[in-house]
Amino acid sequence: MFEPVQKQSLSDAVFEQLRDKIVSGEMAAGARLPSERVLCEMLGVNRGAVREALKRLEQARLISIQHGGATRILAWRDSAGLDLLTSLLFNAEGELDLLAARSVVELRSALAPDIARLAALRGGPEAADGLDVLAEQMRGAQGDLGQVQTLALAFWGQLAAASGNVAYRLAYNTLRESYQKFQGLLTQVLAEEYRDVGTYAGIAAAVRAGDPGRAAALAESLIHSGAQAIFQILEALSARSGADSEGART
Amino acid sequence: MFEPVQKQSLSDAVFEQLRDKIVSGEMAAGARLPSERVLCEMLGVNRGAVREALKRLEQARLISIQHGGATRILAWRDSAGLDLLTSLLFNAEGELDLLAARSVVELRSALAPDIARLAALRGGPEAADGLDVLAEQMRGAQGDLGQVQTLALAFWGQLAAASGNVAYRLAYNTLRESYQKFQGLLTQVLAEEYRDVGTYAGIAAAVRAGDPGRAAALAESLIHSGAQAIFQILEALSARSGADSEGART
DNA sequence: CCGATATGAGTGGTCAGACCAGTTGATGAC
DNA sequence: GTCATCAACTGGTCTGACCACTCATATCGG
Repeated sequence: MFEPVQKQSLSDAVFEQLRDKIVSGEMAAGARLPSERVLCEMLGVNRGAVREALKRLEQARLISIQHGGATRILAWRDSAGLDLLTSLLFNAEGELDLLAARSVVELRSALAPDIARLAALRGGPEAADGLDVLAEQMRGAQGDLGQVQTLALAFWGQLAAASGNVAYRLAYNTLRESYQKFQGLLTQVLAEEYRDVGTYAGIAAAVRAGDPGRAAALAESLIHSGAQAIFQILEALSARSGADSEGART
Repeated sequence: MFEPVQKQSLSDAVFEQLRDKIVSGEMAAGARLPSERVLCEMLGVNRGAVREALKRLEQARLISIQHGGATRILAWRDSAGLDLLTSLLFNAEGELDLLAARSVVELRSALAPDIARLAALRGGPEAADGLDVLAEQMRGAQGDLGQVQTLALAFWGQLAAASGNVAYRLAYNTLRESYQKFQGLLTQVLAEEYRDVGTYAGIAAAVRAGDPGRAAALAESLIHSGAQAIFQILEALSARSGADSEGART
């Protein structure tokens, strides 16, 4: 019922505040940030906290720092990496960014078939064993949708690991985090996808059989239905928010 | 001729050193890092520098920091995001990680068709205008392979922007950085792909026509040949290094 | 008058040492 | 044996100083 609100450090707070101001466009690309000492005073924290935050913003490629020179805001759409995606889903006010959410779903749709394909190509029987276990557990947890959802994420995680492709594993980690951020909104929507235990078992079988084509096709069909359901919801929300205000832009 | 070796700050050096030790497996997942004060002494730097580096490692999800408790190394394959990919291409000794390189190429192959598809779906004539200009410039720079390569990257960047999908844009930024890290090795290999200006122009035309299927098909064929060429080279290198030593593992 | 050069204010980078806040495990009382 | 207590250790915050670098300005020599 009660969520364990995890306290954050000062530098975390500074980081998030500046990050939100940058991704929202409140601070435009090319503009120069106040100096560290000024920033300290404005935020009421010591310089170390500000520096930690700035270093992290630089790592995320949201700003560029130059010794002795200015610290400037970058055009993050052209410089930031995929790790930023999670931060784009909800703005500072906690509202869902529909375009970002759609992007997450589309990225998943693009990756899932190839992850399954490569897993079937390179996974081998050991990978299939693990997948079989998970598929079986999903069959058992049929009633508990939350439990099934957790197992489904684990299934995709193992599939990505079996693909022998680090990029897919890392991208999947980012996607998983994004999905978990709006997990509550999705549990019902994706019920059908999660209930389709047969297809999960089928993918596991295709991996065991070393049949890349079949694994990819099954993964695509599995993802497709859920993606369509989410697209519909997002479009409905988009139409509504479009009437309310000018809507989110990303 | 001479490369502008950019100097790095102390915290950057600390960050990279620890990052390399973690991704190489030298420091195993679950192990606890020395305390900040001990780390300062071992590295011969100030505690602030160490803290900046640790905060960045935490953001990259390579370590987990707990106030008052231990700082532990995470299993980055299951936690880190795609931004780490660039760091995996070359190890601390500067050797290319073949599996990581293959992963980059595969990720590009998986994304490119869908990026083109969505660009055709949502880009509109403005996007087509920009793409046409780039395709035309590529035709003009036919002789200068390096120039063509730069233009090709710009083409994909605009295509990703036109796709209306932030995730693709961000993933493309990461991919671009990775490609640029071993650009020298690729220029010759991808010569064929870069010379195929006709297909680039074809994608631009498909975007103008709003023909997602054709855009995707052209993008796939364009990427396919280059990907195959790289795969062959990587396999050759892999066979050789496999004979030399035990080879890289990722 | 122009261009090269020196200079100083402002910026980020590094440092030292202190204290606050949370965790952990050993110690002791019950 | 169980539980509360506490001391040592960890990360978090703060201060103020100095170093290294950049840049706009002022100055000098031509």
